[in-house]
Amino acid sequence: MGVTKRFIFTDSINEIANIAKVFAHPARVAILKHISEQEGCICNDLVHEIGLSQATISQHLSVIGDAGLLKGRFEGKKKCYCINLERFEEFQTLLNSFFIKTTANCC
Amino acid sequence: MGVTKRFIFTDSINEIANIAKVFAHPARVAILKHISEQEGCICNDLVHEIGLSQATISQHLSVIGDAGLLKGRFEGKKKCYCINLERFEEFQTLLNSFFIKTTANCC
DNA sequence: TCGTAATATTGCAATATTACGATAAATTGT
DNA sequence: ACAATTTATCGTAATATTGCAATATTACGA
Repeated sequence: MGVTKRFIFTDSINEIANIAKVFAHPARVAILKHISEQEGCICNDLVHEIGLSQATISQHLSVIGDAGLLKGRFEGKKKCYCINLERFEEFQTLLNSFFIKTTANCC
Repeated sequence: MGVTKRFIFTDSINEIANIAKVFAHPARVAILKHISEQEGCICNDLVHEIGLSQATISQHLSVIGDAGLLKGRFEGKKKCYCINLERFEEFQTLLNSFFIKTTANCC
C-alpha cells in the first residue's frame, strides 16, 4: 500500500503531523532558521545560502507556506518572507497539550 | 535524485529534522498520545486502539524509539512503553532556540 | 519441551518525497 | 515593447515511506 490512513485519526492528530512534516526535512529547518534570523528574507539568498537549486528551494518554501508557517509579500521582483510566529506557537501549544499530560513515568 | 542532502546541513538542523519526522506521521502522534495518557502501555492495546496492523504499529514504535522518544521494558511477554520526556523536552528546546529569536516580523 | 501469546523482522506493492533541469510567469528598468 | 531578474511550475528520475501478510523470535506456563 503506502498510503497514510489519515481518516482513522482525529483532526488534531493530523494537524500536528502536517505541521511536523514541515520540520521533518533539514532543508526546511535551515530555511526557517535563516528566515527567522533575518526578520524577512529573499528566496534567492536562500538558494545561495542553503546550497540547493532554486526549484528545490521554491518547492520547500511552498510546503512551509502551505502549512501556514510563512507570511510573504512581493517587494518589487523579490519576495519577502517571514515566519508566522502565531502559527509556530500554535504548533508548540498543540504538542504540549498532547504530550505533557503525564509527569510520572513507568520506566 | 530524491536523496535528502543531509551533509550540507549542521548537526542541530539534522537532529531537529530527525525528531520532527517522528511527529510527521499521524499514527506515530496517535501512538505517543495514547502512551502519554496511560503512563506506560502495551503494544497490543495499540493495535486495537489505533486500527493498524501489528506489523505496522511495531514499525512505527521502532521509528519513535530510534529517535530516543521512548523508554521501554519487557514485562513478561508484554512490552511496556513510556515516553522519554527528557528527549521530548530536548526537542522543544531545540525548536525554541532556533525559531524564537526574532520577535519582530517584517510582514 | 511444547504450545501459546506478544512483539519483531522480512519482503513486497503502492504511494509519497526529494531534487533538479527546463520552462513559464511576473515584475522592473530602459 | 524588450531584456533582465526573480520566483513558480512541470516533468521526471531516484529514493523514502507506508502498510500488511507471512514468518521469525522471544518469553511464559503447563
